[in-house]
Order: sequence, then structure tokens, then C-alpha cells
Amino acid sequence: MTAEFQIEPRFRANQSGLRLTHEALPANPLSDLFAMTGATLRLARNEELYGEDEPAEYAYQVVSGTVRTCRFTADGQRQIVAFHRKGDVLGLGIGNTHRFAAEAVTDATVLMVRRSAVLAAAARDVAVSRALWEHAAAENARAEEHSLLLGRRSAGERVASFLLDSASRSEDGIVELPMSRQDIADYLGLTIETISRTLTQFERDRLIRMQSARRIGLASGSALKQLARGA
Amino acid sequence: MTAEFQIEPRFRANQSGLRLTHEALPANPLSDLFAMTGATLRLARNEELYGEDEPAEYAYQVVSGTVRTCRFTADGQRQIVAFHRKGDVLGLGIGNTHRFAAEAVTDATVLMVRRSAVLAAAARDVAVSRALWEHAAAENARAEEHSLLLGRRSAGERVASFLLDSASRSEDGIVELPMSRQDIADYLGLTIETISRTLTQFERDRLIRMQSARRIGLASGSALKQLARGA
DNA sequence: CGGCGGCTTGATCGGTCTCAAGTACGGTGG
DNA sequence: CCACCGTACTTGAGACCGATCAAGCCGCCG
Repeated sequence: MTAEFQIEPRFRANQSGLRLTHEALPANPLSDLFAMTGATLRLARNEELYGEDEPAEYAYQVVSGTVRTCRFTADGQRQIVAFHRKGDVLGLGIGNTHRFAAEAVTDATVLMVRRSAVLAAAARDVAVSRALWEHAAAENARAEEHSLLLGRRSAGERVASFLLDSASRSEDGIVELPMSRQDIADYLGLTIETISRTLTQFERDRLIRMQSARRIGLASGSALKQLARGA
Repeated sequence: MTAEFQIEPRFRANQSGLRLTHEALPANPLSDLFAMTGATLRLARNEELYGEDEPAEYAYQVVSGTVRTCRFTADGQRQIVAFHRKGDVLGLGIGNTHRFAAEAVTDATVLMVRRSAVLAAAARDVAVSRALWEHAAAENARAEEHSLLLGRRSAGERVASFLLDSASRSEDGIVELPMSRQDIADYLGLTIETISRTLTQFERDRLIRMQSARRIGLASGSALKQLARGA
């Protein structure tokens, strides 16, 4: 929640440059740009990466941890637009200001690159330009699916979808949730109590097994899928 | 924190240029491509332009009328993702199939161009490539605003936002709605009855004046804006 | 002028929110 | 290692908003 984040001391080129050895990020021109020219920035849990309507000088790629983009409404409610995980790029819209705030859900590490550098690279290199388009189109698809999820679907359907989406990133059937119930609620357009009750109900119905609040085993993926589809 | 989302996102990319006149479509490489190489296609009201999961061979630009993109859920509910009006381009996502169906809300005319031709032009010409990115980014902004609208906002807030968004396309304070109440309901994640009741309430509160069901005068734009923000 | 689709209005129901306690957990210091 | 604390999560009771079910009404086009 700090107002200003300090870029100066950490803002030196990441000259390790080549590949993070373990678990490489998918190779594409955009990721390459970050890997080669990005400066590393560390964020503490709940620290703000940038604020809403702030001039958009940099774009970011998540290296570790989870980042949320969100907006606050007049009446103080928070709505979460998206969660960004390893490899995800954020801050790359059109317009000169960020349309949402970005905050660290957990301690996180991101790479930062000047947006002008990205645009310059795109103007020079069609491959970068295409990667930029693909990134925007993928973001768009994600946003559209999210808006479909919020339009007239029950709490059960939303939570089931969320769990399945989270599960799609893990190998086994165990979902690690880096975010709080409040984060989930603000993402799904529900309240914290409803999230909690719905998960409890899922457990009663043997659809999931909660090893802890943030560690959930999917006992019946197919039943969840059915639920998510609005059966 | 001003009513940023009332600015029609696709107009942003156009702000450098002149004001849209009644006739002219915004001048940009993508529109040029449609204007020069597009074939004209006429659609009757409710006619399908393409279906969900259909191979995506063409992209389209609306010349006249209104087109909706939508999806049908397992339980038969329809959810409308977006309304597309004159100048809007649809069918240009990544992936080989259309992720939604597209149908004519009113009788409509569209231009169609092969997606492969668009991609080829983008690979050749950086200006086209950039236009493609800007289109995707603008669509993304629109989708994100839509998902924010659907997350935990009251019926009044949703309808007020919808009216203001519609009004942003007309000079005077008169909104012409090309779509039915059912269309609006499926777009806002509400029922047809709730739309109707909310509009009636707005009229009672002297926020709007319904000249007919599809022709609505905004009597107090500022009060509506306040409502839309979640006052 | 008659019929039909689209819109409005009314009564009731149900799901989710709200308010209010309780409980488990992770972290910290003794 | 344990006691403590604060935060996060769960659970309960009741209220409220929008959905549902059910008529009516309007306007449009034949």
C-alpha cells in the first residue's frame, strides 16, 4: 500500500540476461524482451505496483508470486479484474495511464520494461508486434470469459469455475490458493461469507477436500465441471 | 476515478484523428483494409453471422445496424458479450474458431475479409499490425469494464451505466436502443422484468423520459452518472 | 380491426448479503 | 516448545434484492 515504490536502486539491467535456469518461461518475443532488458523489482505482500490512473511508464512480467489488478468503486468496494501469475504480463494496454491498480497478492518478483521500449521493439520487429497482439487478444479472451462468469451465474457456478481455473495450473489435483477469501470474493463478485459457505458445501458434497483454507484437493473434477457449466 | 469507462474504448485509438462525422468510419489501417478488400454481406434481424466454435475464416466490420456476440449456457441461458455498431470489427481473435456466436440485432450490413488476409497484411505492414494490437487492446478494455459492471453492482447501477454508454454514441440526450429488453437483460446479467422495472423507476425519479420503449431521453445525466458509480 | 410479440406490472419465492459471533491458524516472543 | 495474539476464516440468523411465475397492456403490422 506504499504510495511510491522505489525504482532507482533496483533499476539495473538484469544482466544474468539469459534464462532463469529452473522452469523456464515460455519463449516468445515479449518474454525475451523482458528477460533481456527487464529490471527486477521485488514486492512485499499487498505492496502496490502501480495505482489506478497513474501514468503508465512501465510494463511488467511476473516472475514469482501473484499480482492482482483491481479497481475501487466510489462506495469503497474493491473489484478484482485479474490475478497474474508467473509469466503473465501486465500494464500493456493502450492509453497513457493504467486503467487499474496492481498490487502484490503475495511477496512477488516482477520484471519491468519501459512501455516505450516495448512499442519501439514492436515498430521495428513484426514478431514482437504479433506477440503484442496475441497478448492483448489472450487477455481479451480471459476478460470475456470472466464477464460471462459474472453474468447471472450462481455462487456455486462461480466458485466451481474459479477452482477449476486454478486447478488448470497445477499438475496434481491439489489447488494452492495464494489469495485470501476476500480476494476471491472481489474477483467473483460475491462476499467472503458466500465463498466460505460455498466451499464448505462443496466439501460436504465430497466435491473437494480442504487440507487447509488455502490448500484444496479436487475430489471430483467432473462434478465440478458440471456445476461450472450451469447444470 | 472519473467516469472513465464511459469513454468508448475504441474511440481512444482514434483520438488523434478527427471527430467521427455521421458518415465516415474512423480512418485506420484496419478499416482501410475492410473498405478496400471487404465484401458486403447483408443480414436480416436475428440472422446468424457465425456460430460458436465455428471455424473462423472471416473477420467482419459492421457498416450499419447492430450485431451481438453471445454464448448459450448448458441450461439454455443466453449471455451477450458485446454489441457491435457501425465501425466495430468482430471475429478477430486468436484461435481458429469463433469463441462466440454473432447474430444481427437489427437488419445489418457488414464487410467481410479473410482473417488470413488480415494476418498477412499485418505481417507485411507494421501499421496494420499496430492497428490490430490497438483493436485487441480496446476490445480488452471494453470487456474488462463489462466484467466490472457485472461484478456485484445493483440493477440500477448496471442499467444506468448501460444507458450512459449508449448515450455516449448520440449527440443529443436521446438514446435509441436497437435491442430488445431481453438483449439488454442478457447483456447486463439481469432479467427482462428487472430491466423494465428499473427503467420505470428511473422515469418515476425523473432521471429519464421514455418516448417509447426503445427511445429514451436522459433527463439527468449527472444523476445517472452518480448512480452508475455506485453512489 | 384483430392478433401477436414485446413490454410492463404485480405477488411471491429464494439466493445472497448483512450483521454478528465464534473458531482455527500462522506468526511471534517467551 | 508453548502461550499468546491478531488475522483470516467459518458459521448462524435475519433482511433484502432480484428471480420467478402470472397476468395484463401496448403498439405495430397484417
